[in-house]
Amino acid sequence: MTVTIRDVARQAGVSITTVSRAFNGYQDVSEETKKKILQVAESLNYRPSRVARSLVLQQTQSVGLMISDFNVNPGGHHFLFDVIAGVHDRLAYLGYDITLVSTTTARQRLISYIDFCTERRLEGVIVMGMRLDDPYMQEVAEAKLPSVGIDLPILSRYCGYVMTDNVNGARQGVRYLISQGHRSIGFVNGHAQAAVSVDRLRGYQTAMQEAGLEVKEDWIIHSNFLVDGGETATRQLLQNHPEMTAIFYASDLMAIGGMRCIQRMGKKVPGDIAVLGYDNIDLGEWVTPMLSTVAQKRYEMGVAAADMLMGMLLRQEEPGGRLLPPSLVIRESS
Amino acid sequence: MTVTIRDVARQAGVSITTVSRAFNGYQDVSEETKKKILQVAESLNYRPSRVARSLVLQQTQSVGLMISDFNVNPGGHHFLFDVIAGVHDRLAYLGYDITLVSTTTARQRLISYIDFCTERRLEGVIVMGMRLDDPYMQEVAEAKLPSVGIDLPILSRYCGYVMTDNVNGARQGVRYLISQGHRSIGFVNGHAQAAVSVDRLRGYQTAMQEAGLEVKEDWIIHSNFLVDGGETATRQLLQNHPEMTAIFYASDLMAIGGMRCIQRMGKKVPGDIAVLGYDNIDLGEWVTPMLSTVAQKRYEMGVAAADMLMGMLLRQEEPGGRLLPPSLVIRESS
DNA sequence: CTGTTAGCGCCTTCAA
DNA sequence: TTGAAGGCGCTAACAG
Repeated sequence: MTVTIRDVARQAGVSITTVSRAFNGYQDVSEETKKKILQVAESLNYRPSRVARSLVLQQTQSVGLMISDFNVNPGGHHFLFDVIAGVHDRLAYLGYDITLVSTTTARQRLISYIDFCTERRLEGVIVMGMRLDDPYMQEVAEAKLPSVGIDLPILSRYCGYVMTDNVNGARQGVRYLISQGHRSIGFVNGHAQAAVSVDRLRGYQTAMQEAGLEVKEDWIIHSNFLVDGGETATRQLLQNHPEMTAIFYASDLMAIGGMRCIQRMGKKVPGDIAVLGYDNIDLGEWVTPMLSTVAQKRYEMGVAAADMLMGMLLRQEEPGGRLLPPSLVIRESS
Repeated sequence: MTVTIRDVARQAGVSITTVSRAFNGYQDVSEETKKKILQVAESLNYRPSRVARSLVLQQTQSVGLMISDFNVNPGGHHFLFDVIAGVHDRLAYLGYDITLVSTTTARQRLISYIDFCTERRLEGVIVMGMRLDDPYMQEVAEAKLPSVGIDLPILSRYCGYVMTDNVNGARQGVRYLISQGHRSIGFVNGHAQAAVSVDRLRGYQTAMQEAGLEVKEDWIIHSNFLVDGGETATRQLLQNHPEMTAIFYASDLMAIGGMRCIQRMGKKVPGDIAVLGYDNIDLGEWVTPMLSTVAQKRYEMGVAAADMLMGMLLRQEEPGGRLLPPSLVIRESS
């Protein structure tokens, strides 16, 4: 059926070894035989089997890309897709393959994600979209398998992470609002089970304190990262605190929901309430008014995660926590 | 290093063969030895190697997921992510692995996508995000490797496809606009290199003709599926044809750009110009006014593609063209 | 420069 | 019910 190295050897009148050498760029093959071999291989349409190669080399040159619960995170799609693109491009460039792994699969098969990776001899794994309270967290943290988490601040012997510097992102954002004269600034955070939420809250608190402003618990609401959550939270915030002049949201989707709510209440953005989001999704540029936001380098996060993992794999580097700088994108809403 | 079947056999005091049988659910192993083997395997933390298994069984149980040009298609991310989720869930359920393949990788490595798949012994491939004028199209169509395209209407011995019935989607959409009393209906289509554009155009034309309305070339503009493209196209349309009372867009992003443009021109949606989009992206629900649109079943497309491929692989079914019905989602913009 | 030999980890006849 | 032997396609010493 499939043509093997043996077929090529036979056709070219050489041994299997020689064919192998010719294909792996060894120098100790005469130009002539090499040329002949390549030509025969071409005519036979021979492609070396990565499977056999992986077996004998004891390395698959492939890593897992674990996306926790594919469908659970509608608002995060944009975010993850760009990260995936970064991971993929970098890994592909280095000749590594990517196998999709998901917790849903593992769960329904009653197999741990580690077993999944081990069976496939994946050399490492990049984990994204996982919540801090996910039962798999523990497993990721304790596994011997090299791994890098995206927005998952766990650090261990074999596990590093990449995330945006969310403390500073939030801090810069709130600081900007303060610089615009705002004093009563609400904060709609994401759910507490997301690592990023913890950091963004601290950033908000820090900026407020640095400006000598009181941090009122009432001004902070936990929501769900999505449009409807932003809307609900905003209504609550504005009804209870009419003195509020600005709201900072932990996601653009919530900010968009917030703007909608504010406008429905007959108020103006940014005239009555200034709005600042987080994420810099494409659509922020196309809502009215255009959304100001804290931008994350999504693609770069993927690249950084891939780089860290490869560093561990190829050069035995220690895993670490890599923080990427956020940046402020000021448009019309604040 | 890694524990193999041999280690288990030795520890359990049986032959490799018996361990193999125990693990693959054969009946001809006594309950007692089987239990012992499983127990030893557990204590040794043994996981059978899929690599070795693939080699001897001559099948990898894994397929490629080819995403043409990861970064090129910002507006399509939402769309693809859901499709991927569908593909993944279905395939994982059937015990098949997914390896990411991209044309960019192949291009930079000067290797055809077919070679990429062959080297990895992928059993089939699902292709998405590809344009009709992509040089790889030919290759996909002619390859012997079983494949299924998403929104890629090529049919051959080994290649089927899944897409939404775009002719009817557009037809239904335009028909709805007509039922609302509109007669001068513009159409902002996507670029002509997308398969879906051809169909949506036909749907538009059909609906107009069925209603006895003239199809004017001037009312049709090709754009880029994105927000800015929709904005530009709309300005052009409205300036040249002030009699227009409704515009149909081949994507929600373009529709959102269009609404923005209309509103900037001091007109009202849907009062002055009714707007209808295509895709049903999440955000359509959160723009003002809320966007009416033609919805595609994204996740289901992924599932259907996976099913078709598995049918070809497992049951030698013929590939075909599967059209999924679209549905009209009427909100506020029309 | 080239071939021989011995596996990589697993499955599958064929015997016992 | 079990084991021995051969082989999947490829690489890597070790000799020539």
